[in-house]
Amino acid sequence: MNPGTTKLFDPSEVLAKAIELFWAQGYEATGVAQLVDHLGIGRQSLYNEFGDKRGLFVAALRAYADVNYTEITDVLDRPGSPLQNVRDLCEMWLQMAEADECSGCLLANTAAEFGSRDDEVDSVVTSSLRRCEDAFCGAFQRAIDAGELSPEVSPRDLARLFMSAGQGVAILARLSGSNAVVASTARAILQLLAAAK
Amino acid sequence: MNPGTTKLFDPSEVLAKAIELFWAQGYEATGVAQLVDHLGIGRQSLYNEFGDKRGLFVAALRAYADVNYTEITDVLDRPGSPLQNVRDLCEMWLQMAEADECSGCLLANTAAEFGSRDDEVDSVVTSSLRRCEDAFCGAFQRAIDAGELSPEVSPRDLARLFMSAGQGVAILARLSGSNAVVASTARAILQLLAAAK
DNA sequence: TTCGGGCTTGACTGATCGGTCAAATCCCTC
DNA sequence: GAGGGATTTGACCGATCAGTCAAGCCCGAA
Repeated sequence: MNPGTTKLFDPSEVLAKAIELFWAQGYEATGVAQLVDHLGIGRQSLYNEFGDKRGLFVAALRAYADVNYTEITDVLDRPGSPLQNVRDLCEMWLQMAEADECSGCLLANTAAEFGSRDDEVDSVVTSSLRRCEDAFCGAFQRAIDAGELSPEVSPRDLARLFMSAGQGVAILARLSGSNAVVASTARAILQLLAAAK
Repeated sequence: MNPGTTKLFDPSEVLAKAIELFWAQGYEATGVAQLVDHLGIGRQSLYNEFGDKRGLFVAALRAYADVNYTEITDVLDRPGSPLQNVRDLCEMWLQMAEADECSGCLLANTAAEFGSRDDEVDSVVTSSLRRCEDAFCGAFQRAIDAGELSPEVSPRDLARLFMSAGQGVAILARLSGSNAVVASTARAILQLLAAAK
């Protein structure tokens, strides 16, 4: 509120709020004035802390990517049946899609909006998705080792299919009346997976 | 060039060029000045023909959705093995991803950028995707009827999985170095499908 | 107690945004 | 051949854009 020498906001909370806005509206459609409103900080504070609008976006994207990765690995790296972990994760996503306001996934939205036009953004998205892919790949490898999955299948290919389907679902979930699509996708891929024992 | 009573441009050609721009850059990031440049028509001609920027976008989106649907059904509705048609379509997509400048899919980009915020855009995207889903569903039903696929699987669920994976691949294809992901996804889903005979 | 650096606030800037206006031009109709 | 509707052109508009400036404020160091 009052000016002074001590920062009056928590940068990580500000980032969380920035994520909300960019997630719902995208980068270009979100104005600095709107950000200032929603973040609850002064305009100059924003520029002091993050440099410019793009800097804020990249910081928010990085923060999002981190929690996203943690959410995934928390489930995938649980002890017990690796395949069950994958199923649990799908179930979790399903419930999020049903509960949420269907914003999909900020990484997917960003990939769609930026493509590879901005090197730094491209690198954040690409590396984050790659880490998730690796987590899936590890889970499938463990499933093969545990005899839950045929050694015929390539864990890397399978991981990439899950990433593709996941990103696709995230995109489709932004549209109206998409719950059935999400559920069907999860059902189909898990059924095919069960058949590949 | 010169003013007069006869239109000096072909609206469908203009739409094709608009598709290029919106596809590569998205809606918000594409300015009217840039559109005027790239379309090769006067600013006022654009407004006369399409109303405003959003009108041009919706028209371009509709045109894109039409050719997209035609491309898919042309392959899926061929006589012969329904499952082979699906494989052929995947192969076609794979080659497009390798050849193209990786723009992904305008429908996917639009879903990501607009969400369900604009009713008309949402409706165009949703109905277009639904028609494609129906085409896939029909193909899988025929595959089941022909004994190429186990009657255990739901053709609707499978169609939705293909749509999700397709949209996901379209998103990922916009990022740098994504060819391997596209290829892996196609390989994995076709292998799982083969196992579900 | 004074000084200085970091913070906040709100007014401000030039550029660009989408969109409009009016004049000039042409063809078709009457 | 005169009139009128349609089209192109380029100048123009207010609004909004991202980003900056300067003044006021507070705290810690000297």
